Amino acid sequence: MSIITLDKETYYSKEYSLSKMTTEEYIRDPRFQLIGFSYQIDDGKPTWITGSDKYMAEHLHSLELEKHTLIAQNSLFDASIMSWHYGIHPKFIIDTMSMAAPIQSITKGKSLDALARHFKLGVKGKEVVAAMGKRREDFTPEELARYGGYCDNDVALTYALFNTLREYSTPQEMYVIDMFLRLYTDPILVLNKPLLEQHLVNVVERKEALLAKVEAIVGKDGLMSNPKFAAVLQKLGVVPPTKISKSTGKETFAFAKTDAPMKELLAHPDDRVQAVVAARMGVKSTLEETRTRNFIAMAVRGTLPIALNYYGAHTGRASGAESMNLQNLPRGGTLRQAIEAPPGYKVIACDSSQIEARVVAWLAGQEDLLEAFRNKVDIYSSFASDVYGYEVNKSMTDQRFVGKTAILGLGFQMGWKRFAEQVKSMSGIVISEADAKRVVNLYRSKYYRISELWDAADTAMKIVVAGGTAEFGVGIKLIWASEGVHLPNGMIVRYPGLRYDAEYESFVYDDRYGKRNRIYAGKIIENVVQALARIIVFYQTCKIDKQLRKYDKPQSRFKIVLSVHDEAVTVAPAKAAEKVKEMMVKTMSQPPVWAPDLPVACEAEIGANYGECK
DNA sequence: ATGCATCGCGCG
DNA sequence: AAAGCGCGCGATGCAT
Repeated sequence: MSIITLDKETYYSKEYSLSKMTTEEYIRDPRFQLIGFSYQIDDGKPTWITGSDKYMAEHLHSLELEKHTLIAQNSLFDASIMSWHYGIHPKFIIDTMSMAAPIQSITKGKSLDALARHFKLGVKGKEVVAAMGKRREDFTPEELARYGGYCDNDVALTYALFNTLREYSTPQEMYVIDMFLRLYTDPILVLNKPLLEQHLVNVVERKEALLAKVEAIVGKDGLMSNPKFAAVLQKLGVVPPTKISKSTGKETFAFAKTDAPMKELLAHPDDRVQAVVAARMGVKSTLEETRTRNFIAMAVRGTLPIALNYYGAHTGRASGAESMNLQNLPRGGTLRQAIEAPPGYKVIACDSSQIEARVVAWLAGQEDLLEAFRNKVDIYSSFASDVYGYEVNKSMTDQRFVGKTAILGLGFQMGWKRFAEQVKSMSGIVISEADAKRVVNLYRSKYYRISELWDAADTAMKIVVAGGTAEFGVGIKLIWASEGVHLPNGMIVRYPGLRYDAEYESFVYDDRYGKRNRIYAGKIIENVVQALARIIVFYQTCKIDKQLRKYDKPQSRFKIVLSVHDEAVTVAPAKAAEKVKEMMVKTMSQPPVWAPDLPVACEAEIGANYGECK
């Protein structure tokens, strides 16, 4: 098997370019045109190919990528063209841009230019021909040759970059990258266009009805802007509620729908106030409408390619992309329902249960909590029983919700104020200051090993700041050296520029974008736990993918079709759905080799569409 | 016009 | 001393 490094040059103009539209829109556009491409086999010299569409297509097919590995800088682009325009599906896809993502804070960006300069691999050529607005026919042979030289240089740099980045990645992570790219290059899920069109009508009508009720009071644009909305409230004799901003520490309006004073205004004696507040809440999120419009536009073009940044978060979690974040679709909504399996197939989704709560208990060595998870105890009810002093069961939703919020948040040093606030905003349950403090203290004393884990992380951080190397963790010992916390799969949670900051009166580090970021015990533990949970779920997801791919070729429907943090989604022929579900449950019930005593569990559902799998 | 910071809101 | 965390997108307001 060879490694083929490749780069394509394609037509673009002022309006038709990747800076004006998504990759999917650009590649599926009728204006799309391949101008030429360079490729290099293993350590060989780059070759530039240009000519008629037929000639280039034949040359691409002659590379037999089905048997080889493709490398590109931003393979999302090159591999999608390969798949959507030429029906070529490489055996394995490597993307140097994705490989660079975990070390972005070191390389200061992940463009080919930035990476080549950082690693001193050479210089990315400046564009040698004016290509803007020119189709292939418009170039002179001499211009095309110069274009080829530029493209050859990019290919050589990309291959050198791959060899450099190898030592920062692992085979397992490369599999994850390939799997994520294929969510996009070989899309399987289908959008239900009629359903989306009807939904758009409903959403627009609902919004118009809300606005019609209050237009006389607020005018055309008094709802979205905070200062304007404040003026509207004042006009109605209401003092606009305020709060302290979490990001700036300054006073700001408390106009979010989770802000308690806003909720109270929904029951204001003046009907006009009620209507205005309800309208603001109903209009503030534009997600439903904009996403529906984007889905419809995409449905016209084809199936749903899923764009996820592999390693988008500081902790390695994936993040959304392409104006189409598929990790935050409203639960129980039409958008999820509109994502369907192809005809004759079913969607199967499998969720890892309370993975972070389990990992923090395991990392801390909190044996009683681990034992409860092992025995499949309903841990939310169980902790709520301790809080209330009587037996809480699943039917006691309020008490259980308090237990759930405690189990999911208090392991990361959440305080009593935030706890009470969160419970109230999510469920309406009011907890007194004394009770909130009691719950927090109960958690910290009952699960004292978790509090001790925070202390251990705090100590470790101070040792590292003083120039040393430290370790923390009971379930597994994690080494914290200068660059960050080393994880059992070879990856690192990085804290560049870790130091004490007098102005912030706190320890800080510089995030990916160079911004100062506070860091403290509970947050370190949360970061590390999130990173470990991600490693576990991604490992399980890859294992599911590998088992499915055995049944067909790489471009087949037998593969992972979506991943959302603690969830893996596949499609399977209706007849095989139960079997595939069993395989997924079995796979996601197994802990990784480095945590054999970690009790993991999962839940799976089968449906005709993604919405039915919840 | 364009970039940047902030807020709100959707998810895990 | 104590502090739940991690994202992306759209809208707004302000600076350039």
